[in-house]
Amino acid sequence: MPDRCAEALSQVLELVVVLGDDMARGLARTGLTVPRATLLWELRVRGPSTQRALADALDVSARTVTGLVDGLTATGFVTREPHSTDRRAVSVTLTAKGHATAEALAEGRSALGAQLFGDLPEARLTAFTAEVAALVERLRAAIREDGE
Amino acid sequence: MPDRCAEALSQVLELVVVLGDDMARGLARTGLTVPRATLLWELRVRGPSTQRALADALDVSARTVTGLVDGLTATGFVTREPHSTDRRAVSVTLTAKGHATAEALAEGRSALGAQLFGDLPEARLTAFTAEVAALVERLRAAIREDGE
DNA sequence: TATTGTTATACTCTATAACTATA
DNA sequence: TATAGTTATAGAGTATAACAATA
Repeated sequence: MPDRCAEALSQVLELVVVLGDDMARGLARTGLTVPRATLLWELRVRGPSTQRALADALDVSARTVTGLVDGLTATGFVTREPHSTDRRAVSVTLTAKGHATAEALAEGRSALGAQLFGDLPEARLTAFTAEVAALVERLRAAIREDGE
Repeated sequence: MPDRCAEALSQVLELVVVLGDDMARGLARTGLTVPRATLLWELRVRGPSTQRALADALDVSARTVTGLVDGLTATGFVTREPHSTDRRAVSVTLTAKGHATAEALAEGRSALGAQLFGDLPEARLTAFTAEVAALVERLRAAIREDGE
């Protein structure tokens, strides 16, 4: 048999590469990197957050968050505000610029979704989404199994 | 309408993240990083290559290749051999260890493909692969259009 | 003159370990 | 004692610019 599985995986990996490059290039124009944009995205969803919470959300170390927040502060996307009840903690907060940028990211993502999937028949789109979701699940299962 | 396009894109991005993490973790066990493994993969396909050729293949700067080859040399995966005709150039060459590792990468990828897609009916797999390929094409078109 | 690769320099992401201030 | 975050330090990937050797 010609290895159709390998072919499928190759296609998926290609998608990963192209999509990753596209995101990085788009973000660069707004003065952001992928990790910084991820942090911004998280703030948009969660509202002002401690660095500890962000570290957990992004699955990186506390040190890494310090660096990301340093960068985002220097470029005017967020500020460090005192935490209301815990004087050890800071409350990372979006500035007006940060807010606007986060919203623009969300809109850009919407637009990309429309561009990629907008002309697909509903049924095919639903099937495709389910297939990808199943793939993610299988991958997670493989990872769990492997992590023991 | 509930935004099915956004949903689909979210799923795809989730796949990108999970797959990326899985690769990175698997590679770490062999003492490789993603960029170094990519270089190894390229050498496996192309055979001994100049750094210039590798820079073009990986779409990175000459400086970056110098660093990657430095790392791979220090860890015993490749050697720098004199180029047969151009005395300016070097011929980056897989060591025995590098060869074995590159083959193992290929096998690992095969295994992952089988694990992810092995139990899918042929027809569904074919359809899915085509869908992903179309997605890559649409994305490339969007990038081209955008790059002008 | 053009090209190959290295050195010099710099920025980002990442982490562990030691430390400060607070719970 | 435990937790939040910073400093110190280090490694990896990335890049541009200046430079050496060779085409």
